[in-house]
Amino acid sequence: MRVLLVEDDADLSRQLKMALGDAGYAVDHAADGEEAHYLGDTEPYDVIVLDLGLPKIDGVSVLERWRREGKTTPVLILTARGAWSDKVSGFDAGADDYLTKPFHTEELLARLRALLRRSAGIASATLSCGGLRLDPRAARASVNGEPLRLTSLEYRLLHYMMMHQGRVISRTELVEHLYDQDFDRDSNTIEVFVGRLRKKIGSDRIETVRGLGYRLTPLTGESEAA
Amino acid sequence: MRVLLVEDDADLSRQLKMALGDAGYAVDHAADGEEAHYLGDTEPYDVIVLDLGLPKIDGVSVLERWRREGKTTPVLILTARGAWSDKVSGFDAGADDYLTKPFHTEELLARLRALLRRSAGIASATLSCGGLRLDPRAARASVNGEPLRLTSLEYRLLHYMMMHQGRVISRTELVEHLYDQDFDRDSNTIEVFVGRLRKKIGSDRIETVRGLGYRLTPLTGESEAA
DNA sequence: CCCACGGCTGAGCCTGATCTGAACAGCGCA
DNA sequence: TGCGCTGTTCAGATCAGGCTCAGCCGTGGG
Repeated sequence: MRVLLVEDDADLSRQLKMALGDAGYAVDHAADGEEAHYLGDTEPYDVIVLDLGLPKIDGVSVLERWRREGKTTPVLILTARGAWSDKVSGFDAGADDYLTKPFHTEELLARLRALLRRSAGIASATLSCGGLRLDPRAARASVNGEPLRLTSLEYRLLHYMMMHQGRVISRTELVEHLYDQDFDRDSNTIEVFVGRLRKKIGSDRIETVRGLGYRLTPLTGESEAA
Repeated sequence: MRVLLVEDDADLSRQLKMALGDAGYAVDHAADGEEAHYLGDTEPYDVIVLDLGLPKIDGVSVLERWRREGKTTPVLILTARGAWSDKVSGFDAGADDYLTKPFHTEELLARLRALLRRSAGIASATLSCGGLRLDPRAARASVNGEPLRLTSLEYRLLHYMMMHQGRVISRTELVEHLYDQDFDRDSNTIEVFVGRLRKKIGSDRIETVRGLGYRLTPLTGESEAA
């Protein structure tokens, strides 16, 4: 999952970036409203953490512009405590959740998880697909009850695919969601990792759609190759 | 485990802080409602001990604010008066337990243990995981019946991990729950202690999840009696 | 049938994360 | 005050995961 962190305070930024990184997110950081707006327009984030007090362009304005432009990425707003009016205008502008500073990282992480879950339209806390199960909280996955031993990237890949099971996902999309900005686009890591993942979860789970990308097949339907 | 102690009486504060410290908690102290609210918002406590008669902001108000903000940390309320009305308003405000002054430290500790247990969704008084057992009352742990000789930090580390067995726990989270406010975040003590703990409980018990943290593996296959 | 294009794979390198042993400092207890 | 135990730091050693590369394979179009 890829997250845009918009926060001007250097200390807090560093701290949050680290925490989000620890939690397995690919994090991009914007320090002012202009940069935030630019990045939000350019890159496909799964969720955005937006501080309201920003240089150049105010956070609420940025959010309003995104929403006017039709962007639906879930946004969690941060603000200094006590600012009631901020809270109201933030929600009015289209925020999905709200967190008052100071807060502790765990709560932020919990709320982000909730947002991501909600935005994917999935209700339960654990994702499942065929015999596959994945519990984001424990960072753990299993096939038919058999626990999987996945590396960090394998896990993130599977996570993303499970959140979008049944849809064809292009290599580009995967790269964009699994890595942060600077990544060598013409590498074949994705292929390599899809391969490794197949080896672990069973090669029939991930279908390759030539020229388009991959699809995690929701059903265990055997009827494919005839 | 980390506890926030909110108490304005200097003597009692000192005494409780010492008792809690002895019991293996990392303790932060707030002397008035404002500080309490701030700390409670900022730091991830496992439990909060809240005196009702406070300067600046009343205890019940602080609690109400926390609950309104969605904080779910278990709170134990202290009050001087045995007054029923206090008790009721305390519970109405979202307290999880209640203790009337004067009380025996023992009772406080017992109630805190109960709160912690409940909040982690654990039923029995002793924690167990594979051949591992830990009894918070006696502050004692064992592997396969063999008693362990743990230092304070080792014990606290194990305790926290057993309360959250099966979940991946990041180094950051461990630091935040084992230490109080001021602690050098980029030290490798955690790694060192995980290492020492492994040496004592068997190295296969704590799994390291690269880039994410550690996990206490819940099952070795056999079921537990108790 | 042949070619070109994607996609797949195994091997191996490199980097950064993790582990470890040893030494040092603080503190309580005798 | 001296001893012993704890927690912390540091500097290598170690190791695993991620990335690249090069070559193979299957497919579809001519």
